Amino acid sequence: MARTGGAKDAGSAAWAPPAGDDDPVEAVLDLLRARGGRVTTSRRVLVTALFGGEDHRTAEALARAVQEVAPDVHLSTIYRNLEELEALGVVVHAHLGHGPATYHLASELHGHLVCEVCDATIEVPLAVFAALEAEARRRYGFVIDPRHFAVLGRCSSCAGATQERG
Amino acid sequence: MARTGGAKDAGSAAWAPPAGDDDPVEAVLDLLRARGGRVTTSRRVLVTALFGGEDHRTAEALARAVQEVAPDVHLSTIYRNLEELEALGVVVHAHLGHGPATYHLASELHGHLVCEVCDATIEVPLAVFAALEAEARRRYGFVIDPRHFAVLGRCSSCAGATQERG
DNA sequence: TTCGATGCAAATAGTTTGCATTCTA
DNA sequence: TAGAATGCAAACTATTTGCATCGAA
Repeated sequence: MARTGGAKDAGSAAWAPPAGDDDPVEAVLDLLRARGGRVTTSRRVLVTALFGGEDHRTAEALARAVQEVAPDVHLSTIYRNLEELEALGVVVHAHLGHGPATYHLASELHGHLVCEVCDATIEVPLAVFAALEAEARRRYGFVIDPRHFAVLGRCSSCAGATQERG
Repeated sequence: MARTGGAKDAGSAAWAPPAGDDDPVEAVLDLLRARGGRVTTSRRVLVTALFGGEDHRTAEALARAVQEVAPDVHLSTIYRNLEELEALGVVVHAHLGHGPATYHLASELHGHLVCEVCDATIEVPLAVFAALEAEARRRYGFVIDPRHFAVLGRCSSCAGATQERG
């Protein structure tokens, strides 16, 4: 569990899919059952979608994906299930600037740089934040969690364009 | 693609109150006039409130402050004026985690560390972000703007409490 | 057969917008 | 007196919640 700069886990431990050829979807569903939860169609389809598509999807995008298979699943059910999966440590959500939160598997640890101009999102290893982490800890005893909120700014092309204008 | 709102004027240069004994409120109102804008009661009172009270106030808090002097000023007017003042570079807003945005004078440059547990907000000099800035620029050519979004995490006391639990 | 999960509608929070009216310059 | 700014209501986005019903264990 070596963590960048010795940071501790915030929240519940991040869950990682089992190694080997076990189906990660079933593994998550087992986790749900072990908690006294029930495995419903919407949950099975949502978890499948999470492992299947791209990460950084909003609740709405996930709902659309789920509804291709199970059209009656309501958006509020998606929210409730994402909340449950987050409590289990299977998914995390991140805020990439304004707009809706995005969800991705907790096993994919990274921070985010988001361009304020063109909305480009760069996934960055947590190591990028190591120095900030050390500095915040040294000065304030503050332990940063660089995963939850993106760091905004300007991507290389937009920063260049701005610079020219002075 | 997922364009949330429009990319407005990403911000003129930060405006700083004139040195010397000029009234900074009048200086801002002059700025407004110079733009072809008009100086109304709500604007005068809002700008006065911005220079008078504490920083990091939400639109709602500012509305309450304004309404103590001018009770009829509507919240939507506050939003519209804050937007105008932001375009002029007089104020900036920051998102300190979930919840409403907070506004403060652009002349007060700093970043924010916000505790996810107890909501404590630490104003930090931008120097704290220097290493992250260098790293983001070196690796990705990305120029961070550490003022707009807070960096979340755990303050010293809440981090300590977590650590004990393991 | 129980109680957890769902669908739906409605509530919520924060912010924005349309429009007729008011008031500054 | 032109047109910028306002008050108000309503729309809007993202998310949460109450409640009757449904269905997994």
